[in-house]
Amino acid sequence: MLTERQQDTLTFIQHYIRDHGRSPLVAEIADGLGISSQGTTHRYIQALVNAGLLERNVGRTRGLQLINQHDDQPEQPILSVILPVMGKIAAGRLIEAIPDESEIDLGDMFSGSNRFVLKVNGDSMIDKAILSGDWVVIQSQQTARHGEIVVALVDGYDATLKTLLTNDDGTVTLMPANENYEPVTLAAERVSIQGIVVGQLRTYP
Amino acid sequence: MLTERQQDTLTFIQHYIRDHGRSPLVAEIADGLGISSQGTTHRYIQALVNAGLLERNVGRTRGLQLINQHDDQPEQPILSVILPVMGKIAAGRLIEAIPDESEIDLGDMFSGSNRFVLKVNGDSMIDKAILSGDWVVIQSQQTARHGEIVVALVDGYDATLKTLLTNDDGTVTLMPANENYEPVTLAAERVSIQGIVVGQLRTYP
DNA sequence: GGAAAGTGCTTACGGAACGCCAACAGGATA
DNA sequence: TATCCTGTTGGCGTTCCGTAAGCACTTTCC
Repeated sequence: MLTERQQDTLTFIQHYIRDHGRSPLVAEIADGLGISSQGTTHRYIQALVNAGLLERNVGRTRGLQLINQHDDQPEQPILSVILPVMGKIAAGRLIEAIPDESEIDLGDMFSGSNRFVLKVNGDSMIDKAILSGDWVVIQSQQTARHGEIVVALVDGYDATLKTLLTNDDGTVTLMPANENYEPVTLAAERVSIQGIVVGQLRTYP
Repeated sequence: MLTERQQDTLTFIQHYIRDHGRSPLVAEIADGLGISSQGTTHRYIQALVNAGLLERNVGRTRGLQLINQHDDQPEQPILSVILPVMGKIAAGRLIEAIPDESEIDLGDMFSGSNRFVLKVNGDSMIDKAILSGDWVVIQSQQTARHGEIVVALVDGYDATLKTLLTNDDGTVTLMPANENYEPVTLAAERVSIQGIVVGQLRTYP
């Protein structure tokens, strides 16, 4: 039976390997556990090795290896893409750690009921930093508030991605974010909201 | 298990072959890794050959050859956040279905080994549609190619997100994407690449 | 109260990882 | 043939990292 700190150690190692693809240094484990002694940390590692939960390539840097404990498990479909967060990057400073946020879960960020993804075609939202080829995550809903970026159908046709502005006189304005396009003001009845933008994704080749 | 520099070496060779269509000289690898010793470089190459990742035509110039070996890893598909894709949205049309793509997997898009996430602070990449508050996914690596967006340390300090331009005279230029900032040209040795941007995420409140 | 277990710290040692340099060998080239 | 280019090998040093041992403090339980 593992002690509390032994369990912490194992958990940390598992997360580290999952996030970084290689095993941590003893010093990194110590840091992750919030203790400053590599010696103590090493004792925990040794306990895990003795318990048959870890394997060690003696003498090698980053030589730890997880033992697959029970791979007969039905592999539950975890919906989470977890990426480690290193910190904030800014001009003029080193990368700054973000307190209380060591990883981000794309599932948390973008998943949800009634959501779907659209691929953006065209540059009408370029001033809002949405480029052609980007993906936008849409929360499917029929209403939207002033200032939200919406997918809108005009007269049941003409689907566009625009910023929605609601005017006092009952009309709405669909405002592109590109000076080469003109805003369009229409009676609210003619505009059918399909959903609002809740996220945006881009990959680089 | 590869050490960090062995991994760097392999990555450099892969990129070099992809870019130039032939394998690099030992001296070129050394240069790419930022070390001046061909002997040290050769040791890394030897390690990769021993690991079965490279093949060598002994005695021949540019005799390195990559071994294709991605059949030994069953590639655990644990990580998947799947969102349905409705289609393309464009000005002037209904939402257009995208053939052969009914859903997208955020795991496929953004996961990978040696990746992490940074929160962007500041508007220096605004013309590349990366805003303050966005998240960028960084592929951790020590080398980058001309035109890639990189996380770079200047003189071991001053971490920035910039477009990397490699000049013919051995210097590199860190180019911000904001006309209010000035590009900086430096000797390549002073610039330490931390990784390249492979993705970008944004959520809307 | 005292033993045992759990947790933490410091110090020390040896090897791994990494880097440099010099020297040599063999193919390529003039 | 002589020279240059490139790959290869070995030695040396520095720094980083894993391992181990000893000491101290707290909690738990008999």
